[in-house]
Parts: sequence; C-alpha cells; structure tokens
Amino acid sequence: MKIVQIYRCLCDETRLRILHLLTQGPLCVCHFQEILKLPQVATSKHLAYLRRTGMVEARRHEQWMIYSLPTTPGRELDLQLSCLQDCVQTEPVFRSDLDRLKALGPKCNWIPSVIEASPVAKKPTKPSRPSVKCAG
Amino acid sequence: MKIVQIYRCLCDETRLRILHLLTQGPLCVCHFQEILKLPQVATSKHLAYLRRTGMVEARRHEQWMIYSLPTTPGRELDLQLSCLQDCVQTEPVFRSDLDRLKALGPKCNWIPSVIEASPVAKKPTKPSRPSVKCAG
DNA sequence: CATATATATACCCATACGAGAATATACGTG
DNA sequence: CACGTATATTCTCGTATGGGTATATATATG
Repeated sequence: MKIVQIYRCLCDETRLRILHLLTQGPLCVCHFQEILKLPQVATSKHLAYLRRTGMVEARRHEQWMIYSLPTTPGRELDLQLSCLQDCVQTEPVFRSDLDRLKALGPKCNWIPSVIEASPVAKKPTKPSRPSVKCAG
Repeated sequence: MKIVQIYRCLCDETRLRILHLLTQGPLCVCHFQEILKLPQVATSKHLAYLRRTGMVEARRHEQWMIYSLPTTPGRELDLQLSCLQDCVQTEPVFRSDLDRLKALGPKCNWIPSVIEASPVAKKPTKPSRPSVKCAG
C-alpha cells in the first residue's frame, strides 16, 4: 500500500476514530454507530472506504459484520497506527471514544472468539435469545 | 493544531515530498521546483497550503522565499514527521528526491546562515553577481 | 524607471469526497 | 414465506481540492 493512500484514509476524523478504536480490537458496525454517535450510512461508508483501501478487514458473523485491522498490516501501516495512538492522546474525542468502548465492554466480549474463527468457540455474553437489536 | 489537519496536509504526495525534504533543512521555492520537477504554480500552491495550516514557516530573503519546518513544531507534528521519515524508506520517489537534494548541495549552502537570521552572515556560495536565475 | 527573476494569487475546470435520503441485500426468527 | 434487524449501495448535492493559465507582487539590476 502506498503511504499517501494511508494518509488519505487518516485525513478524516471519523476514519481516524474508527481506526483508533480498532487498535483496541475488532468491532461490529453497530458498535461503531453506538460509540461514534453517527448515522448508519456514514459509518458504513467510511468502513467501506477503509476496506477498499485495505486498511481494515471485514468478516460476516451471522447478521453482523465484524471489522478489524488487517492480520498482516505491513510495515508502514503498523508504524502509522502506532504513531496515531501516540498522537491522539491529547485530543478528548479519542479518549471519550475509548471510554464508551469500555462501557460497552461485556456486551461485545463475544467478538474476539468469533474473530479467532474457532468453530467451537463459545459466545458467552452474546444474547443469543430473541430480538437482539445489537448492543444498543 | 488538530491531528486531522496534519493528516490532511500529508494526504497529497507532493506535500509529502515537500515535508520530507524539509526534514533535511530549509529550502527555497526554486529548489523545490528543481527537485520535484513541478511547475512553479503547483509548488507555490502546495507550499501556501502548508503555510496556511502551520505545517511550515516561510521567510523572505532578498528575492527568495525560504521555507522550513516550524521552529517549535509541537508534539504531534514532531511525531508525525518522524513517522513519515520512517515510512518513506520503502518508496523510491523520496529516495531520489534526497539524491537530487544532495546533488544540489553546495548551491544552497547559504540558506542555513540566512535562516539563523544572523545579520552579518556571509553567504558563501550564493552567486551574488549577475542574472542569478536561481539554482537551476 | 524599465526589465528580469522569484513567488503568489485569481480564475476556471474536473474530480474526489462527505452528508443525507432512499433503497437494496443478507441473515435470523416465527 | 413474512417480517425485523444489520449493513451496504445508489443517488443527489454541496464543498474541497488539484491542475493549468494568466496575472499580480516583490526584489534586484542597470
């Protein structure tokens, strides 16, 4: 991936927040909506943009699309993401995003096990009963 | 300066090359043109963009405008510029820019002394005689 | 002052992008 | 299969941006 492509992904605040959240682990779209407080279409389009350029990967799990950083990010992306984490320290948005992510905590515990793609993974806290309505 | 502003500056290859060159030291516009092989107006406009957002500083010296990184860059910009230098290693454009910069070497020795703003600075290699025509 | 060099700005055009509304697709449940 | 939830795509619109041409400004020189 060309460096300037990486920067083009980083030059929008929403995408910056998405990538920042993903450094903490995989997330599904509804959680992004929840944390970023953005309409569905905005979230989805930014995620599509990131996926097109190879900045993130996506896999479907039942109704949900789980987004994560690439399994093999490549040197440049790795460097940039580290730098991003350093840089955002000073801006409150990113801090509160993290707070909302933690607050969401147990609700999305099941995601990592899904990502590991272990077929026998138990999905402990996932409300597997009725009318899931995401984690809202 | 907001982080996303920094990224907006970095998301164009020309500006990336300009900033990369500036990590080596101050340069005047004609040297950018020379190294980047870009028309005057393109160079000037990208430099104006960078100046507007505070990514670079400019000072006039006689006919020339000398551009440099901010004297006090701030934490985020510092981090980003370091990361940039790390990242560009793999892309040939930046390498050849550096080569052309070195090749230009003695022709712009006088710039650092100008930047120091020492009133009695001698400008050794500057062709102070006739029809300067930049460093072309 | 006339002219040349260095640099910036204004203007025009094409394209990219972000936001919003509406619609489509995929999956799950009864 | 009908319906609901989750997510993606299409369309439209306004704005930012990059390239090019022409012009303006600043400085130096004769």
